[in-house]
Amino acid sequence: MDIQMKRGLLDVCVLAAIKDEDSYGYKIIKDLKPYVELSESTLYTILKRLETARMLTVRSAEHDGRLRKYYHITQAGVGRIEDFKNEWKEVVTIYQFVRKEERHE
Amino acid sequence: MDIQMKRGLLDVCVLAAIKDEDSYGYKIIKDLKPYVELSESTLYTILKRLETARMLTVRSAEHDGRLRKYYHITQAGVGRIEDFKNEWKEVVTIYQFVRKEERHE
DNA sequence: ACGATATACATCGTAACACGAAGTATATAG
DNA sequence: CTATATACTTCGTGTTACGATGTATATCGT
Repeated sequence: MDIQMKRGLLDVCVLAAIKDEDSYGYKIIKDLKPYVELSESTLYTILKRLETARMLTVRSAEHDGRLRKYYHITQAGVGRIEDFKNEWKEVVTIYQFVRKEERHE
Repeated sequence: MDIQMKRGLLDVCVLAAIKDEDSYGYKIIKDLKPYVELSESTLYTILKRLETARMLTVRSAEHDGRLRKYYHITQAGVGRIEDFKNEWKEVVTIYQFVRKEERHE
């Protein structure tokens, strides 16, 4: 997928990935893989950003001797998803505009 | 609309706006206004970029004593629109993923 | 026993991009 | 005669996705 296109989608994808159940970095990447690919550096940047924006909270836990940071969505995070869904209508309108501009003759 | 979301859409919108008929800066902004708002600085940056990428060609013409630069789409530009339409399927899949992650109970 | 692979997180620098601000210049409407 | 619309240009800035690189432990195959 085009890198520019991702910019409007990745934040919400990450939030959606942790919405129903707390998750951690590596798992988020794997869960999202069928839909969108993102590198570790990208994900951790996003997680940091969403934490700063208070859209998620973090809790560290040990698992098999390794550190894991579990991310939990906040109300603001849920709101961000809702905003995206509202914005989606505009995006569809743009898509239809792009389609419509074609001559079908 | 969210600025990040625009990143994946604006180039294609501009190309769609000139696809059926050559157009110029001010007109493009007005034509796109119902779908997406973009400032002059943004548009001219995009036009320059698309010209460099050979997705459109430019021709200057005088109109009422003022200079106008008319933009004409190239085959590469049309191809860019086609790529967008193919990519659209992936975008819809992502949208559905974001929706599906919600509890409906 | 040991190397390869998977898991897991972190940081740095870079390039692309949308935008506000500011500027130049002419035509038209009130 | 002034305000607004038309029309294009340049500069600086903040946001962002990514590759590269680094640290560290667990597990699997031979």
